[in-house]
Amino acid sequence: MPELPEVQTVVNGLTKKISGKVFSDAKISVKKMVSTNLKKDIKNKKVKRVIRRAKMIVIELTQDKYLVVHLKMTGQLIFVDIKGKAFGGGHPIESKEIEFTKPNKYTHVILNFKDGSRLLYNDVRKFGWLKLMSKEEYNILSNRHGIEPLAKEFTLSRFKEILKKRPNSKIKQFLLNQELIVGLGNIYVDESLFKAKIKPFRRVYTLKGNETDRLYKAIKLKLFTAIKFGGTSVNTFVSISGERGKFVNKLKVYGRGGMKCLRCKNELTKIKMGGRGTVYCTKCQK
DNA sequence: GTACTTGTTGAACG
DNA sequence: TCGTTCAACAAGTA
Repeated sequence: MPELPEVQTVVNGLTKKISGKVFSDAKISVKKMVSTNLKKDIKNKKVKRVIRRAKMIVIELTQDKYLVVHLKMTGQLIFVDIKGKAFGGGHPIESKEIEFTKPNKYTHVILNFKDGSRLLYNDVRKFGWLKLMSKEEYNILSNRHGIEPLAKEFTLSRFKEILKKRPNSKIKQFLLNQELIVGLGNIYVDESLFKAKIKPFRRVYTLKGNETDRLYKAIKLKLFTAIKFGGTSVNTFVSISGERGKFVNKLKVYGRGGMKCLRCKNELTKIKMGGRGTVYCTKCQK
């Protein structure tokens, strides 16, 4: 369930590892997860840099090509160096998980570099994808997505403008809509709304100025802090208790339905909103 | 067998 | 046509 901070963590790790490397070939065992041109076109392309756009990993290649990877719920992109040491999600994988330096039953794509190192794409549920696209295709994809909440253009007044576009939306669904603001998923929406003391089903137009202000600050704070802690790896990667992103210890409401509110001791309520599990405090979120 | 998990998309509605 | 909600889908776990 990688959201913005998790994807950023992967990107931060990857960029150090693979910038300047040249792809040699690709081994694809699950064809539907990759674009048909990938196997042929990845050869001899060099990695210029790795960036994040929304929840996608974007590997910029020479000749104006873009390798775009979406991890969806359970995808992992693991870099394995020439010595066989693996790095995933920005965290070195400890020796007890040495088997993940080798392809396993969840490894569906292997991208080899000319120097013998490689990238493994693992995905338990096969929801993710890897697409090799042109600059035009990438721009179209990027333009379908909204503003980056950590970019300096995302100011409070900009946030208010975007809120005005969907006055009747429930605030949770507004925040999950990637066409408006990108990167927030179920975890960080629930956490931000708790921090801002706003109930998830409040309509956007009912938010007071000070609430909007609190929410704006909460979103930025939660995302920044989560990146600092290496994301929230609720590690669904088989049953191995891997290197968990340390933000998991900072969660205030996500996954805590029925437990006590850490702010007011009230029992946290869990409901469904738009098919998503949603946890909030009926007492201190207004 | 069934409920549950999330990001995304497309259908259906008013 | 638009905003909004809902269902479906991917595939596996508990």
